Amino acid sequence: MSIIMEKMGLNEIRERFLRFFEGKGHLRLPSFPLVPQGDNSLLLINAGMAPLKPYFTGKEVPPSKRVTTCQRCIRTPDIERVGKTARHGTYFEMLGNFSFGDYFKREATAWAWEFVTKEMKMPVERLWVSIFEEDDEAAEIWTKEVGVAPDRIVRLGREDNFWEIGLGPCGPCSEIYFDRGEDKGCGRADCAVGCDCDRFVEFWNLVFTQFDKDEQGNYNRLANPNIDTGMGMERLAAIMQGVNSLFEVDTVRNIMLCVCRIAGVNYGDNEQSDISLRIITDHIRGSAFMISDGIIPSNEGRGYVLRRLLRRAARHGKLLGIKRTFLHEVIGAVVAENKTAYPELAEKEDYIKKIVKNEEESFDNTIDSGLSILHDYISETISSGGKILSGDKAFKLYDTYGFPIDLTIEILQENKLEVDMKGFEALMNEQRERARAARSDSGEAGWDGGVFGLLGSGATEFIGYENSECDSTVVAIIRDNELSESLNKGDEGFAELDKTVFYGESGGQVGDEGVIEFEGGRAIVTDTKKLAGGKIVHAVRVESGGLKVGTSVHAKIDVRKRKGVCANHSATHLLQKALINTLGGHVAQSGSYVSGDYLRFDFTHFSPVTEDELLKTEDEVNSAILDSLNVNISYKSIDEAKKDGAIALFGEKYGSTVRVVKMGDYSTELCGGCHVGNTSQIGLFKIIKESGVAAGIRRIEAVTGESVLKLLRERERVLKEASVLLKTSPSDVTARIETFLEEYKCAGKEIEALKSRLAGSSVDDFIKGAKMAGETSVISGRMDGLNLGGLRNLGDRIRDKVQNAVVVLASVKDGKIGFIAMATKAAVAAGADSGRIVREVAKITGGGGGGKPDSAQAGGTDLSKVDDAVAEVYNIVKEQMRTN
RNA sequence: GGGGCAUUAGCGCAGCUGGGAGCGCACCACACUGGCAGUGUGGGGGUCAGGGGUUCGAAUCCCCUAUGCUCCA
Repeated sequence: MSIIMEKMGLNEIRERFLRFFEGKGHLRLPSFPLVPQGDNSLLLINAGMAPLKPYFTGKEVPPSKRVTTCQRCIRTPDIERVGKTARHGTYFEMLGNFSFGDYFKREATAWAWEFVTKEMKMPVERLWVSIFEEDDEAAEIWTKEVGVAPDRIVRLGREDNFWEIGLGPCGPCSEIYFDRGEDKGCGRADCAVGCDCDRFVEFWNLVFTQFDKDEQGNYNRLANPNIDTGMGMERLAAIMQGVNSLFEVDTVRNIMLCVCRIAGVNYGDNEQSDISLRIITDHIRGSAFMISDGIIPSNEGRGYVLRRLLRRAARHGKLLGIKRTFLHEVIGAVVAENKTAYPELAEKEDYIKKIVKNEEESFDNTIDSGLSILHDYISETISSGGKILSGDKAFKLYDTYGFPIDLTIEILQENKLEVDMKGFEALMNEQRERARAARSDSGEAGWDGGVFGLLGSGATEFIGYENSECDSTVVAIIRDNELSESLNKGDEGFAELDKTVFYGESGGQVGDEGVIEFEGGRAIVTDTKKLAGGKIVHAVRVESGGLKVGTSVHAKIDVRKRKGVCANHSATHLLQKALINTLGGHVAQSGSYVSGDYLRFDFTHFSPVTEDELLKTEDEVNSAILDSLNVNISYKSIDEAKKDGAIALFGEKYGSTVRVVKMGDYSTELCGGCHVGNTSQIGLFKIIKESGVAAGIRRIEAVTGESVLKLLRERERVLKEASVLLKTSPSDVTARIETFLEEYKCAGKEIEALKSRLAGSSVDDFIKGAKMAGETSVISGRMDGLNLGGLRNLGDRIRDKVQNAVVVLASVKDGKIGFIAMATKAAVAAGADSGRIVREVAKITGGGGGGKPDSAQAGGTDLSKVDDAVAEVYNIVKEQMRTN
């Protein structure tokens, strides 16, 4: 059967969806970054609702009760399946409409149906709906109000149609399916909605969040239930375009075509190359967005997810026969297909290409070094007559050297060998188990809010930009991880005020310290934290009196510390700008720490910053300070700020207004932190260290103002001390050290030469003292002050003069005894073993030793026995040669 | 968060079960030489990543730290 549906491009479908829900009173928010903001339970955003969690839990107030988004997502659990089937992908976008305690089931279902049937014009006879088996309310609404035929509604169990993660908000859901036709199905008689085959495609999930699950496992009805829907955009597009998989959807296909062009193959030519094409296409899409959201390939966390995607893609490029690095070329296609919806992708195109190319090259290096190890393994295996490479070697190659297992297999096949895959898998599982076991005790997924969750929602009024003290009232107190009414003298805990001058740690700037005074007492504020919803919490220790909820207080920050923080924070902005000017536009902040004493700035850059570049940067920052630039702070919309050239950080949160910090015409940044009024207040800026944090990220540490003076004085003190010791002026210290070093080296050599001459002169004396054991001369003696090297030297010279000899020498140096023993070839043939001889001799002085038959050494401790030991050498040698 | 591997001369690396710190390239000197990395002889250059431990003795074995690579979560 054929159906007539309007063919629509993916970009158009997205726009139609968002506009449709805007028409229903929803606020359209842009896609949030892939990196979760203020949510440690998640590595990457994996669903449309994930970044909205704080709105659902009430931790933050949503900008509107109705929101609609198209959210980009990454899911990697079934990364191995990507490409092998046409369905799986790691990157996708999710369309959704959300209600935060506003509309509910009735509207959600009606609008979904309206969008699907009226807007997308899907034929009703192709649509199916599933509901949770106990949700009679949903059944009522679908049939009676929306008008779906009852025989088109399927009831499914908890597993399919009830949505919950751990504790907290949860509820039944309802899914909409599209029937792609009998010919696409498995053909089984019982094939129906919920079947695993390709016939019925689930494309829209409507979640009715109506319960709150408590610790006892009770489902308590929520007073204001929420709506959370998610529709896979690529799936919808595939339906609308009448194609079989996400890879045939227009925008995705165009990216794949780009890969095809580079590889010189066609999609559909053969199954193997199709798999590679799909993998590259999927992975490069995800990678481009991850990088644009500030993720950089690394060996842990999300950086590792990105690395894996890029390397798998690079590997499949090689399988397609592409000999050069090519992935960065595909980025162009990704940008072209997505830039209307995601203009930031185009802005960062060069940067993304650079990162991708860098990773491709480093993967090539890994492959090269892996290849040489593998070739060693292969020749070992062949020469030992084996046919199978052991699992642990294959695993080591993969685990330690990052060499892809499929590449190992391929190369082994060329050499008519195979891998013990069972052994490999076993080791792989062990590794997984180890990692899981280590992780089990930490990290609770879900809705956990920690101790501060007790405080409820709502932001604290912050008036500390302009003021250093204010009157306020205690709103809540936490003691011993519980809500409490009061803190007494000596107690430590957390206090929330209705308004405060204390800056809570955020954006890399440390929290303020200071005091809270109240009638009859005072409390020291040791730190201040800012929570996700904008609430500010003071860590306090009560010095005197008692602090109670409701108490009127006077809050005062440590102004001196704040001044240092302001100077360092403003200097950080100047530094970022100077680095961009010096190193290039690819420099982007990837972390920052601003305290009262110093500042630390991490940024993306591929090689160490050279001495010259550091000096240039430092000079530029200092000239901006000397230019006495006024620091201007304003509030404007994000678009307006960008137009003014503000540096937008990765993962910048989209809000209605942003705070713009502008320093003259030099630097403009979005920033919520504290700053000086004029750059001259920074005083002076000095870089103290440059180092690497991870591949592609450098770190600069610097100080400003008074701290520079402190540093200067410390350096001066060291230099002065050194010059006093060297009896010279500070300016001549290096020259002086050079002469000393030269003299020291000469003196050392002279000593060595003298010692050796001295020892040389006694060579003949030692030989004269030889006693014969059969044909062998046994020579022993003592020569104090020589180390083992000198002793050996002396021994060599004696040995050189006697054909058949055993030489044993002792030396006392630095309170310890050293022995060497050596035997000529002839002596060894006659049964002498230097190792055993020297061990016996050393034993007399309470030591031990060993070595080879022709040369050995030992040590001893009892200085009074040295001569006895030397005297005993002859007997020991004679005894040994007799018994042999 | 949990593993594996690496760190030795300016660079690339070897150094086995603990017992003389080496090779190649580069560098310096001298000699030879019409050749694409010219040849020969001699020479300089080391905190064996850092710290602790075991041992008569540690580049080598054990522990900690740092840096880099890599796998798993």
